[in-house]
Amino acid sequence: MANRSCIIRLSRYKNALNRLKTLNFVRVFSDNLADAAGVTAAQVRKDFSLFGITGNRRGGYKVDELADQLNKILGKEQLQEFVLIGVGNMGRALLHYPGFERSGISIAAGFEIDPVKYNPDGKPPVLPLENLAEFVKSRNITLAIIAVPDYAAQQVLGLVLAAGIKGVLNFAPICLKAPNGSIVNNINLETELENLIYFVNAHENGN
Amino acid sequence: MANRSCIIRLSRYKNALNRLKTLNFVRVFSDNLADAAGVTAAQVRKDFSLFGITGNRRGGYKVDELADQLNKILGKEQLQEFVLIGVGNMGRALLHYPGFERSGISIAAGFEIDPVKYNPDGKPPVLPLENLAEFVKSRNITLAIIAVPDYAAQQVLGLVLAAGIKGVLNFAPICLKAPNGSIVNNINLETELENLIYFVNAHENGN
DNA sequence: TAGATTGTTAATCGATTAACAATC
DNA sequence: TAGATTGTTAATCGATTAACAATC
Repeated sequence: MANRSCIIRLSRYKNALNRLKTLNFVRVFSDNLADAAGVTAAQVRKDFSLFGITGNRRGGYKVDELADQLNKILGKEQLQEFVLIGVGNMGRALLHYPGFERSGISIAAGFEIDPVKYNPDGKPPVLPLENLAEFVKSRNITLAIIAVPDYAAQQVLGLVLAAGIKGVLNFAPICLKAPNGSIVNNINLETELENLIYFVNAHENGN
Repeated sequence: MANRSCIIRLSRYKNALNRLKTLNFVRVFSDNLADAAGVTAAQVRKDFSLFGITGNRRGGYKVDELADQLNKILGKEQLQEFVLIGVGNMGRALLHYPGFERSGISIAAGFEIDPVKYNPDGKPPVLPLENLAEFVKSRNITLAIIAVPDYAAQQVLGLVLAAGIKGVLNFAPICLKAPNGSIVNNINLETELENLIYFVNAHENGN
């Protein structure tokens, strides 16, 4: 039903609403949210109608109610626990990323093959990869972030899914495909930069 | 003409071709590339035709030639130099990300407001933010990565564009809009995770 | 009531896919 | 030549936008 772009817009509306909340706004119009998210007002109302979110024909939407409904859709009602596989350069940054805590996301632990990186008393702890399945099951965790080198990514994905993980965000520079029953999203830094380079060049050449 | 999705597919084709090259493949069919990139063969041929890339009606495409043409489109022919603004948690990881060097991308320097983080002799060096404009001009750099806290991002974008930067990849958790004449792409970790959470839940509920 | 905004339907737009003549 | 694959056109599909009746 809803596609990736739609859900990304929902996140943007939610972020805009949080700012309005701190400013004590009570009501908001589709037009305002459209401006904040860089889309059209029709798009905003269409997105809401997809999820059965309704407002008031004259008075727009109540900020509090709308925020609650979007938060529910995006899973912000409960703490979302992730495990992180690969505590290298990028993994370490994610393990200590301060933005997660503020937004109801928690990395329960990092996992590594390299014993030098073990740190069972860290916050979050870094544990041996072989403990992953047990940890994930005992804590009922279904989400993972993969940040291992490219050559290890495919194999790690197998381990992670075998451990019972349902959703993966992959930072390894290789496009992982999601087998049946799982969701895998890829963030490829090199690809993002190539994209930027292309459009800067295209722009310079007057397209 | 070409949109973001199209260019991202081009990056994938290019990555697949690099692997084929190491395996000494000489020719490749649209069908093979389609499998590698997870799209249809018609999509591959359509993408190529957008850029005037042609093959052989019977023998597919020559791996070397095709790789050269894609590399040219994606700016892989020369070293692409970036500056990085914000050497915090995420910035530090990007500053030392080993994947960049391998792919013709170089971070020329990091810039910071916090003097504690200055490190003029580092590789790459970390310099005072006030030196940004001078550095960028003397080195003719047009690309930047922003990795500062949310409250600083908008102001930093202003500085960066004033310094002559044309393309920005933004990691700050706030959606920056590109003023005329510039390109700004956003990577929002929280949004990516919310997206994953939504689709995992939707999947579990049988959609 | 008059005016403004929603919710939804229909129209538009653009991207993907199918199909097939051209041709190596 | 016969067979296979491209390059491109036309058909399909889906997402965005415009428009407007419903209604607060």
